[in-house]
Amino acid sequence: MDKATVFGTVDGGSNPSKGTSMARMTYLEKLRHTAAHLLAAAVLKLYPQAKIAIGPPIENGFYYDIDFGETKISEADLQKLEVEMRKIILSWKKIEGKKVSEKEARTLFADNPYKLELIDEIVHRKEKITVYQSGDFIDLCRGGHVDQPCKEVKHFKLLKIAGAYWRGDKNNKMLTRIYGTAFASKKELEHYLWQIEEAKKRDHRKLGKDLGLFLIPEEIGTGLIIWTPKGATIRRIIEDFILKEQTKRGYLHAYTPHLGKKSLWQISGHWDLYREKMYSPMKIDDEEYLIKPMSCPMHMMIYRSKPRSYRDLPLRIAETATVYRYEQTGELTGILRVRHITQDDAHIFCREDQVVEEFLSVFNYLKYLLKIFKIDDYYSRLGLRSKHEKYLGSDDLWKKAEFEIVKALKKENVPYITSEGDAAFYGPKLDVIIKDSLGRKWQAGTIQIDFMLPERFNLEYIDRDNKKKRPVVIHRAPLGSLERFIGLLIEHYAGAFPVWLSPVQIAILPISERFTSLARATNAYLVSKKIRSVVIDDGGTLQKKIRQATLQKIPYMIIIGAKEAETIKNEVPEIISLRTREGKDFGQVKFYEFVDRLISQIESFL
RNA sequence: GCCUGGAUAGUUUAGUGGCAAAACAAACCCUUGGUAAGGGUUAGAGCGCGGGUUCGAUUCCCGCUCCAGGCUCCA
Repeated sequence: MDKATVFGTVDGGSNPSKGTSMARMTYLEKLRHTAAHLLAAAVLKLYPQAKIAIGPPIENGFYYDIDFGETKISEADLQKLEVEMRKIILSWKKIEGKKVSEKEARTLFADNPYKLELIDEIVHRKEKITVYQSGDFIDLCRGGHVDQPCKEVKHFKLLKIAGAYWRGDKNNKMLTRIYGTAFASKKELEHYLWQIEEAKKRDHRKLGKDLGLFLIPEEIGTGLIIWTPKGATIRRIIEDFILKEQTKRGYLHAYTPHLGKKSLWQISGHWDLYREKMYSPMKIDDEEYLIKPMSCPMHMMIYRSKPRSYRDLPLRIAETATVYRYEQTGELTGILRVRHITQDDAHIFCREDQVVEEFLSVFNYLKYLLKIFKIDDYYSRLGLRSKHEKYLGSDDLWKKAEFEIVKALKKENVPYITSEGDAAFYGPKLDVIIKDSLGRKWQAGTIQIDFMLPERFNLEYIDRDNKKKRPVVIHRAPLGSLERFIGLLIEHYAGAFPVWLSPVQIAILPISERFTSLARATNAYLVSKKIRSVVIDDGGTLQKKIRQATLQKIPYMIIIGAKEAETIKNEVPEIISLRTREGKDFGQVKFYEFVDRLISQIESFL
């Protein structure tokens, strides 16, 4: 989740540097902010011992984080809270803010350690302390509310309960977060709830099962997936496609092992900085080996295998490689977050003067890919260092890398947001963020500039002046990982893949068993043309076969019966009946013309 | 890993402290059909795993595994 854009809105006074200012808050945000106060008021009424922490509006609603002490809250309690909220709101004619002194504030919230901590910070930042009151509920708050709560806060609903660490830090106490949403009208609220239900229908996990694309068998292990034949087909098409596109762009392809000596990752720095993501070493012939969490060191070996000249650069080494990372059980999600990740990886070794150009060409390639897959709802995030975490390399190198990326982005006028703390440990990076059906944001493509690994692996090239110089490495995976990307594609297309990606492109439906052999001959012809076609021949009615093919989201159905059989020539009908999964009936069409059209459709990625 | 829920035929779901139910899918039979489910018959789970309470547990309790939504983290 992206810290800077999603939850960084107004949050009861805690984090104004990232927050939306009061003046910039939209009406909906104000409404939801007031609803969050209302929720807190209801909580305190029903659970007087509870300590309320923070309650901001968010993208689709609001939440409030609450410390309930020993009391356990479950979703069954939401109903009661909602009833209480509706009771309380009647008395909230207005919501009034006022400035208070530090001392007053500390007295007001004397029994609430969370508010006291917030007050400490406000005081530390030398800002004014404000509180907002409506009815007998008063909260530490920077403001941003509707004018007449009792009239305006009507259409709300509490949605779910979750745990959330205080201040987002896992070393802190876990609070209970209650999520809700609020809208200005009943209609909008209902529409939103309906949308959530609709979104569940395009959930890649449901579609993956219904369409037979992949399995996540408990027997194999959590986070480990199997691509079943249909899903494997989609993956293979994408792999073939990117292989071709990369070749066009001057990439060379390699294969590297899934294991390597531990010392390799000690050199790269992963062992020091990335260890908690790596699986425990295994002993082979008295030597410790690791399963690779990334392929970079392997590709460094390729670069280092012989002396390089400035004329050799840029050297672009690509590999669609599966890497293995330890992800916490709680964060695994379908195929969007797994423990083996197949990256459309490559490392570009270039001279410093080539970095900007290479970066831009990777970024353009990335944009081209997203266009081919018809993904337009995405944004870019520039990940920079935060002050707190561990990083390799000197300040100078970092500044230089950041400077180069920003320069490249500015040159292309690329829209992006900046996010501190989202850098790789060896350099700044640009990520592409795509939303899933539920609006959750996922990092897909990534381009990372790296001044560190060339240093650690002592990579060199001989420059024009016959002096040894250090190349720069650009790590890039424009799709991110095939697992995540295909998961997102499943949701993006709601399982109805465009023809070029459909695991099955055509279903041939014989009207009765008498036409089975003709259907098979037609199928054989299509298969010979490299079209993925199947015969549905289970003895049912035509209607049933159409239903089956439609539910499997097969783009085209060819219907073959007596009328078509009359047009047989060279064992194949010259006229077929054609319909689509959307229900469009083309009636009778010329078979060979259809095949030609289909092939050109596939070639145009449609 | 943490918080809150959940786990019943291949799938979707019902249900109960006393022999576990249905639909779809499957197999077989009848039907041989023209644009989203023709009809019938049969088989299929002992209720995620392990303990406990009980005369008796799928149902109640405890632990574990896995799943979902969040948090943290990330491609």
